[in-house]
This record gives sequence, C-alpha cells and structure tokens, in this order.
Amino acid sequence: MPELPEVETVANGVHARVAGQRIARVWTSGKPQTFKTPESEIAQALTGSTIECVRRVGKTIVMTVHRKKTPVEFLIHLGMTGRLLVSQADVPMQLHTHAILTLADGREVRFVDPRRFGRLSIHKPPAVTGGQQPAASYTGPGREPLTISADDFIALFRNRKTPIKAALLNQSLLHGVGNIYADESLFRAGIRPRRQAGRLTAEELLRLRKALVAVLRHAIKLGGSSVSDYVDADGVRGFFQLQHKVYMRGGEPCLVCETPIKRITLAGRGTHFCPNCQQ
DNA sequence: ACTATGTCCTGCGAGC
DNA sequence: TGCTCGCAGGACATAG
Repeated sequence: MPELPEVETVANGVHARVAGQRIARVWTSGKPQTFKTPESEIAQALTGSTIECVRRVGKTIVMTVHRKKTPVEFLIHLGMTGRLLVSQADVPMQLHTHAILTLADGREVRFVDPRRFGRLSIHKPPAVTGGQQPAASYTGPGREPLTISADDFIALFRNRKTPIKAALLNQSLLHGVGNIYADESLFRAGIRPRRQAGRLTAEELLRLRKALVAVLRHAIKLGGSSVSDYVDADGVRGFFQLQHKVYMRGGEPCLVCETPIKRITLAGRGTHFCPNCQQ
C-alpha cells in the first residue's frame, strides 16, 4: 500500500515527466466514491491548465496547475491500490482506470485503482481577504515525519493513551506513515506496538523518530515497497519490501535473534513485531 | 477531546 | 481443478 516513500517516488516520477505540460483533455470514469470533488468540477479546473509541479504531502500527491496565473491544486490519494501512471496514448487502458489527463504532447496521466480506496479532489486556496494573492497550498492533516523537530515529535504523543502504533497511523499527528513503516520503525526502535504512546520515555521517542526517518529515507532510495501492486509512474516496482524485518513475517524467525515474529491485530491492522527485540 | 470500531472495495490465496 | 471464503488496509463515519 502506498505510504510516504511510495507516494514520494510516484510524485517525483510524475513531476519529472509532466512538469510544464498543458492538460488538453480530462476524462473520468463516473465511479462516484473516487471523486471527493465532483468530476465536472475536476475536469473544469484542470482542462486547459498547465502543470507547474507535482509533489508529495503526507500520503497525498499534489499536482499544482495554473491557468491565467490562478493556481489550483489537484489532490491524488492512492488509497491502497491506486496507481498514477504516465503512458503513451497507444498503451491500452487497463481495467479500473478512473481518470485520464491527456497532455498537449499526446501522453496521458492515468489514475488506476482496483480497490477504489483512492480519492481525487481539488484543493482550493483559502479565500483572500487582503490585497495579496496567497499561493494555493495544501498542507495535509498532520506533520511531516521527515522534517518534524525532535521536540515537536515528542510533544505529539504526550498524554496519549492509544497504542504507539495506532498513534503512528493517525494522520492528523504525523502524516505519511502507514502499516508497513509503522511496524518497521517500531522494530528498529525496539518498541512494542501496544505500548501506550503517552508512556514512552523521551529517549524511546527519540529512538523511534530516528528509526522512522532512517527507514523512510532508505525506502525512498529503493523506490518504495512493492507489496500489493504498487508501482511508480513508469510502472516499475520498488525494492524496499526486500528490507522488511517484520512486516508480513509472522511466524518467521527474527533476523536479529531468531525468535518467531508475532502477528497480532491492532487498530484493525495486521501488526508484526519481535517479542524479544521489542519491549 | 480522545479513542475504538465498522465500512467501503476487489484480488488473491488457502482450503476443501 | 474449480469453487467459496476470508483477509488485506487508509480514511472517514459513527459510537462510546
């Protein structure tokens, strides 16, 4: 499932291929739950506009386009099985394609999502009160794991009774962390997923932050984790799944101490940890 | 204000 | 071999 490293990989890949291109046409599938903003509004906002940049905020891909200097942000959330692909027009359209942006040079940006947990929407900048024109800027629901300071990171979890893993998955605290990187960072920090977030010591939280940043950076370098059907903008798989220490390794020996990895359900999610290495 | 749980959706793999 | 069934999970709604 696409989390921060996968979304970052896709956003960078799409940016490199389409920045500066004009969007000539927009097609949408009519599957209502995919569109948080009505399809007609999305099509109207994008048709004839020029793509300025494509970047990642949390788990969301933000495509900034402009027309007559008015910026609009197109938000693409990949959900669990969403793909954003840049294709030549003659590549056959695959099943579960929900949106196609046809570029002026004939190539297409395609959003494909079998399970339909993905969402497309338009983010409008807040209303302007003064004379100046603020740039549209989607900031996401929480803080960025890669740039948050140590003090702010510790403060996020203060007084929280929820398990640390559930807190890591809460996008209004940190955004971008999902099930894989929550499990992997807790393993690398030696912390049990069920520990109450508010009861972790500052030292443990610093270890967790360090582990989380390291695992996210490493995964970005390897193009993300390809579990389920994740691929980048060119349809190429990532390699970080080969570095998973606990995720989906229930019953297999811990790579550090050989204790069998335990699998439990926490916050409705499969949760994997080493009962010896994680206390 | 927090926290916990159910729901959506399809593909895949286990098991009979 | 071919079928059914349960599971995978991010975000959001709803309940406690």
